[in-house]
Amino acid sequence: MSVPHALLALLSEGPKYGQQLQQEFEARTGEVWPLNVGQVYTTLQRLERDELVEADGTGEGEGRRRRFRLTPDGGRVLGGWLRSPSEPSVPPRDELLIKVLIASRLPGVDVHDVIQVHRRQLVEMMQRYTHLKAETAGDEVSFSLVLDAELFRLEAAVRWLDAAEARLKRVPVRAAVAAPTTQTREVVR
Amino acid sequence: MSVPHALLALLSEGPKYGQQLQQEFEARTGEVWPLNVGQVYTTLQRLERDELVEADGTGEGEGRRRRFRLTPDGGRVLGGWLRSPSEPSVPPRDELLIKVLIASRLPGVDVHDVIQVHRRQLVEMMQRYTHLKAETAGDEVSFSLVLDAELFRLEAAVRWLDAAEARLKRVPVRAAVAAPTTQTREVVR
DNA sequence: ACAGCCATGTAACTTGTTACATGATTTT
DNA sequence: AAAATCATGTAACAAGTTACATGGCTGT
Repeated sequence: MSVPHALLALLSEGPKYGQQLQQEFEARTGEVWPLNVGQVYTTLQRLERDELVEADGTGEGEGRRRRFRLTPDGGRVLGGWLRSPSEPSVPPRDELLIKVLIASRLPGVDVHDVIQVHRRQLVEMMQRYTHLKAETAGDEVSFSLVLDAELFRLEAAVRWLDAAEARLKRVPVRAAVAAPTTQTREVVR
Repeated sequence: MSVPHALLALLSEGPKYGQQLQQEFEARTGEVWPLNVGQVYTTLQRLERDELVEADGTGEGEGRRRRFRLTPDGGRVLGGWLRSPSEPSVPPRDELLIKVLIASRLPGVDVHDVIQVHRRQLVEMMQRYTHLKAETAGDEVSFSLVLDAELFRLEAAVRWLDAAEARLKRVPVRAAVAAPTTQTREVVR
């Protein structure tokens, strides 16, 4: 749900064309996330359908270019996005986590191998980002922020893998048995 | 892409029915991620289409129940998933990161407000998880691992928000100008 | 005029997800 | 036998994403 909201945010500065939106999106996210132009148009269509944006009466000589602007509804949705921390009562699905959890109970699979392979790759990526960070220090704020976020994220993942390894070593997981519980556990109330 | 692979993993232990897959998925992920049964069936359909699983010749008296088993291709894909650290040359889109980056250049929006709102919520969730962890210590390994992962993730996010706040305070971001660069920056080579 | 490029748009497909319909079984 | 429940399956939609088609403009 990031792209639609980001487009709304960009449009809050004034009406813009699709192309422009694409360029600004990439510029402001440190050129790190390529955004296919096609996706901008499909997203705009969906936003238009939901009446969060609308095309302004295109001047005649404009060719087929359509300039979009935020509707009042769009403004409200944008405001909500910026203010709302989007409370997920269920934590997001984390692929690495699921992989380890499932692998840990799989007969014939050594979780520690799985953990080590992933750990190695995470550390390698951390090194790359660290180098990049040293090289481009202060170059562009957005880019630095992206690097920081990525580094923090990777570090957390590595630390988790270590914790997981320790815990799985201590408590060898028994073979899987379909749990008798029917009710899904509520993590957050 | 977690659910399809997880189902392959569960099927690697032997043929199973949809219902069974759903229960085991939830059981092994600490009952934290509810998995709509319907999604199991749609996912199975897609896996069947890709010939990663197949229904075994259902015994007559079985009603309409279909039991699925892994195909050789499915086994290969599963192996790859467990072994492959899935190298993404572009970091995953992070909603919070995008939100802050975009907001930081938006006229009329105070990034610090945005940051604080989100920071507060993250800290609050950390507290909840910490309590939960104390309560259910050692209760079930999967669940503890999920809690750990969540705590590490939240902590990383909070630390990033603080870093971002500091950096944005130091370097007030200039108004957005469409970047002259055409080429998207390659973060990882 | 024509080649090439730029901007727009559309078609197609992926995973995730929910709501609902239908068939089968079990309980009262 | 009727009601409740369980298991399976389908329909429909969201967001993300890419590849391609087409319309319009520009420089030679």
